[in-house]
Amino acid sequence: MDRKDLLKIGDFARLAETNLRTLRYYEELGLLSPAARSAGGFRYYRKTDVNRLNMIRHMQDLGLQLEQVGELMTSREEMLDQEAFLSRVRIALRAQDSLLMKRIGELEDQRMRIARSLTKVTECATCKAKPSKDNNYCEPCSITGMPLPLPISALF
Amino acid sequence: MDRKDLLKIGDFARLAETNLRTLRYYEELGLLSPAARSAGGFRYYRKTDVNRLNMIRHMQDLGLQLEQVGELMTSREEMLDQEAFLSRVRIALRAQDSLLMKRIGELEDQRMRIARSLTKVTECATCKAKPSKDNNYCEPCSITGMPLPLPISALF
DNA sequence: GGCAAGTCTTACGCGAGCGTCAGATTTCCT
DNA sequence: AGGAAATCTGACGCTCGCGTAAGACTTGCC
Repeated sequence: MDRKDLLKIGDFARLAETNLRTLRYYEELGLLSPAARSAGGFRYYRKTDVNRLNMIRHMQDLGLQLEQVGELMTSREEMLDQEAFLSRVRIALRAQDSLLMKRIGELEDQRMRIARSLTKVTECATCKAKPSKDNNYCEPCSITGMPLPLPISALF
Repeated sequence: MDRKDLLKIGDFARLAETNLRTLRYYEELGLLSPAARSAGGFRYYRKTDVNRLNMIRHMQDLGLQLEQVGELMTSREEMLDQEAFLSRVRIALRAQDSLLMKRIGELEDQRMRIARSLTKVTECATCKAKPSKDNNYCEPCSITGMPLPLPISALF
């Protein structure tokens, strides 16, 4: 608890390879508070607080949002039952994994649609029909019959 | 061009299954402008404009942003050379596909890290050591030696 | 005690695609 | 002509993790 061991925010930021805004923001969210404050209001951090910051980073690397990171960390500190805490961690991680799978699935769907569109571009390439301004380029394609503008009608 | 064929924004929105704000926003972006305005400023849409709106939706479904959708659509209307236009479409789609692959890769990385964390939770579950408030819960794990708080030290 | 460097709080900006008021105006129907 | 319903133009809000600037204050060194 010696003041010698404490770092001001700038030095701590350099040590932790981050910046002042991030540290103050994390304090605001209750993620990482300085060990002490000077009479003038300066923040003082412990060197070991770098570990806590790294925890935050690691959890961010799992795709968790800072709010969820905060929930886990505070539940760790408040919780009496360690089993219950670890259970929460598992639940949070599995939920996050589900979310990631869902998002990946959506992106894969988009890729499939792009692939289909790319093949259709080839078909469209030989089309000589021209779109018309009169109806906002919205007439059906004369070849595919699809209700989309020419010559891009078959694309999407 | 008969006024009979034109719809006010509310009716058009119902027909197109969207809402007023979206239509006005698309006009603002230059994506979809009404065919006419009344003297009082009311927007009047053609029924065929639904097709254009659907194009926008389809391109959104590829993960493209509205700005890029707008670029493609305006380039289609401005471009004299149809080949050049289709070439642009191909380029845009391939670029989008690359972007999607990149994002998917990032998400997969996150999933891998989650999987690793979940296995480590099991190891952590038997740990009886308790974290300490004194140093912001930041002491290294006594088992793994990693510089992270107990008992979550092995997780991330 | 004086000065530079560091730090403080407060608060707006950003991006994307709208949601959601508020207050004024227009249209349409009777 | 009168009134309800629809529409108009702003303009701010929302999310998320900070970036950045302004203006005041603190700290530490000579």
